[in-house]
Amino acid sequence: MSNNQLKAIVERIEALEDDKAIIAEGIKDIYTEAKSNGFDPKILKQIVALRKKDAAKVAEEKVLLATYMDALGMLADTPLGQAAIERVSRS
Amino acid sequence: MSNNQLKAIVERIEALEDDKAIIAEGIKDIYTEAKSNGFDPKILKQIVALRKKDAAKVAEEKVLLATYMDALGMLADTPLGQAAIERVSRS
Amino acid sequence: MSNNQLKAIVERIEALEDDKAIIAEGIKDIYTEAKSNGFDPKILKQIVALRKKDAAKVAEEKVLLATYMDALGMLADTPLGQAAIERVSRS
Amino acid sequence: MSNNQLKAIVERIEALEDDKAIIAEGIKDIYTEAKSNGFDPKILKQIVALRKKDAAKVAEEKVLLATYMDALGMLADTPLGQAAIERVSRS
DNA sequence: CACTGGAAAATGCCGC
DNA sequence: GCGGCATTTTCCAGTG
Repeated sequence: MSNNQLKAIVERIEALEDDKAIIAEGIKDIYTEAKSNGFDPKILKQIVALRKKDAAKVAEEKVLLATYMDALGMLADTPLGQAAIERVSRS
Repeated sequence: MSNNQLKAIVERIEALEDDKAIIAEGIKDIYTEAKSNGFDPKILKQIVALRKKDAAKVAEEKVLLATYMDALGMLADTPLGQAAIERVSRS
Repeated sequence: MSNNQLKAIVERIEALEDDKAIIAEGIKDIYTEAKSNGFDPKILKQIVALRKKDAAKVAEEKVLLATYMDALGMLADTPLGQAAIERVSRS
Repeated sequence: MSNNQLKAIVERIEALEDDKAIIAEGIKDIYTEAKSNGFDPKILKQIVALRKKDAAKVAEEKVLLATYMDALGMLADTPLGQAAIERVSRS
């Protein structure tokens, strides 16, 4: 009967979501531990995000950002401009 | 700074994030399977969300009650305060 | 690409964000002032949040009801379904 | 009496929050409009964020990120990365 | 001055 | 493929 089936579905989902939450907790713990060892969690997150991101897409976004910034006269040879380009790879 | 330490941190995070992604995939699969059995995924999601919300609500009910007790100290016996009291008794 | 167009877009966004920041400042000021008059900002915030939540709840009550009606189509007449019906009448 | 005072406070806050929400809406509209004119909203957001961000902080974060990446061997083989590092050390 | 909680922004998923 | 929505993630002010 559909009743038991529904119950089973909901419970399976909830079990997996619990697992997911536990893992997320674990990730958080690692960041906390890393922080207590002197690593900046924010930067660590940027590293992880960068490694995950597709390289081609990173390059493409860099070009686009550079184009926009150039249009605004922001790019030139300024450290700020360079930082902006780098920033794309982090986003 | 220890390069190896940094490497270990990043890799541990990435491993856990992989696990998390796999579980998320599993959840998605359940919804898909449920759909093929005639259960509307959208409604299922709402049911799951509702149950989670309710669980959280029960857990924090005592906190909420305490807050209201405090608030009533500010409110004196005003209509707003009365409404608050009623709300607590309903939740 | 039109440099002027881009410049205009960015400037319009920044102008609005300034406005938004000013308003946020004003809100903060009210909390500060209230605090100096003996109102606990934390509780005030909770009251405001609660009222907003309630407003949203009223607005979506019909949606929620519809969801439950749909869910009952999946559920047939099961205990879970019955509980759902009761929940709707309580909320 | 404190009742009216509380009511006034809450209502002033809510009024300002409404204003804030309206402005936020306006910002979103601009992004939408810009997108329909061929501007990538994501990049636009990066531009706006960059302009807002304190320049010194940008530089500082950039150095830290470069350091971490270097430790992971991620940076060495990218000319852009090299240029970025050199640029920072000059600035 | 680090921590927690809540607001804001960003991402990803779902439907058309 | 795009827009809207929900979830997740990020940020920031308040607190001890």
